[in-house]
Amino acid sequence: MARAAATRGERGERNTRSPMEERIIAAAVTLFAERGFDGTAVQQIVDHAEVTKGALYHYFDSKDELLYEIYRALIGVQSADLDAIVERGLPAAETVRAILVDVVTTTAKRLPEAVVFFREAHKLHDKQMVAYRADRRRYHESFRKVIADGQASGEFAGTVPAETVVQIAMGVVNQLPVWFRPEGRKTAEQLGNEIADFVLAALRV
Amino acid sequence: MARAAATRGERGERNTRSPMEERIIAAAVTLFAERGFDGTAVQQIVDHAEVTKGALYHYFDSKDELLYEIYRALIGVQSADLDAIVERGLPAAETVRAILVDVVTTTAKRLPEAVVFFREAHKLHDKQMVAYRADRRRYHESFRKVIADGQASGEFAGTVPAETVVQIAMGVVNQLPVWFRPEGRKTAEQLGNEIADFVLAALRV
DNA sequence: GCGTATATACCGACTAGTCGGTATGTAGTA
DNA sequence: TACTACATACCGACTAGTCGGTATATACGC
Repeated sequence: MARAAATRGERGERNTRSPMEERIIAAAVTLFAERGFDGTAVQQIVDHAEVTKGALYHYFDSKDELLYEIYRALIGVQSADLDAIVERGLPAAETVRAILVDVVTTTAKRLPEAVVFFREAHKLHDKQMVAYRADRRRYHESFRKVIADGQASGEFAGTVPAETVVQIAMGVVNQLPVWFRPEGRKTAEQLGNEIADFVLAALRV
Repeated sequence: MARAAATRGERGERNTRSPMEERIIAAAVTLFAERGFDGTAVQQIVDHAEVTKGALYHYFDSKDELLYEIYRALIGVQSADLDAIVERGLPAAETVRAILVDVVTTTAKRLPEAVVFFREAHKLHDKQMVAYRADRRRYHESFRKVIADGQASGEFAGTVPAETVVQIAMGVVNQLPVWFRPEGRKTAEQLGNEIADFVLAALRV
């Protein structure tokens, strides 16, 4: 009856994973990124992870749950980072730069997760989808507030609405996994800084 | 043997569609956008289009071909528009604005196609994938050249590499179908102009 | 105008295989 | 004995694509 997973379902989410869970998730991420969620058979996941189907269904209730777990790991890190950055209370420009560099580097560090996520998010079901949207919204809103505050204090120009600035910035980041290559000429940090330069130039008074 | 499709395959692509083909493609776009390519059964497509499976396979060789046709329709329009805009030989800033407004409005006008496309492009096979990449590359390169020329002539600042500017701009556009709502407060044209304002502000000398 | 030949457009039952998930078994531990 | 942590065999639903066939249109000799 997939006790571990059932328990997780009943009392919310755990935050540690057993080595077995880790292997299964890792295989799922790789394959989902390569062939898509629907394009990957559960049997392929267990083969790749060198475990059996019984083991997978012992730890997870369904294939869908794997998708949700992948997403949770990514958004968890990024949300925590964002909160930490905002709490520092730096000037708006420095905060924006820190946010962008962070989100670019964390995304680059977990490219397959990001690929899967931005491609398959719409396949989450009901409760999971609600949780997903809430997290995204929270992230988006925190970021927007940083920019709106900067505009209000006169540190930033108010030419483009803060909402649009965030949509643009997040759009770039969400698209990153499509074209960013870790072996390319630019490091994630350089790229994050270039994106920050760009955004800050547009906000320049 | 799917004569129409076979012929298309042999001598390149046709550019007109019979009403029957139109209905099938329309159904496919709707369903792929809603449930994904792999998540949509061919039977669902024919049910939705109110045709039979025989008819579908009479006009198309495979489910994959539907995906390719969807993509062709979108890129065809956008590439043609881009070429027309560049040919006008306007100042760089105006050209950039025209490009961005055009790509935003054409994307908005074909949201489901765009959704399908940016989500499922990686499922194209070999030859189709090559054609896809070539088209994208051509578009990307034309756009980059406009910006690079503007930077060379001093009309634009050279702070951020033209390549990055294009990646950012296209990233925004590719992400559009995820969050743009036609019934929302902003029209596609307004949004296109806001994005242009943003990009041009970042390029301001 | 009429018969025949041939091509096109479509129909829908069918097949071979794949899918996510489950039921049952067993080895190890407490 | 009871429980966890798996392993294995299997199930029924569903899949993309095929195939034998039909209905209609067009072409052409007479």
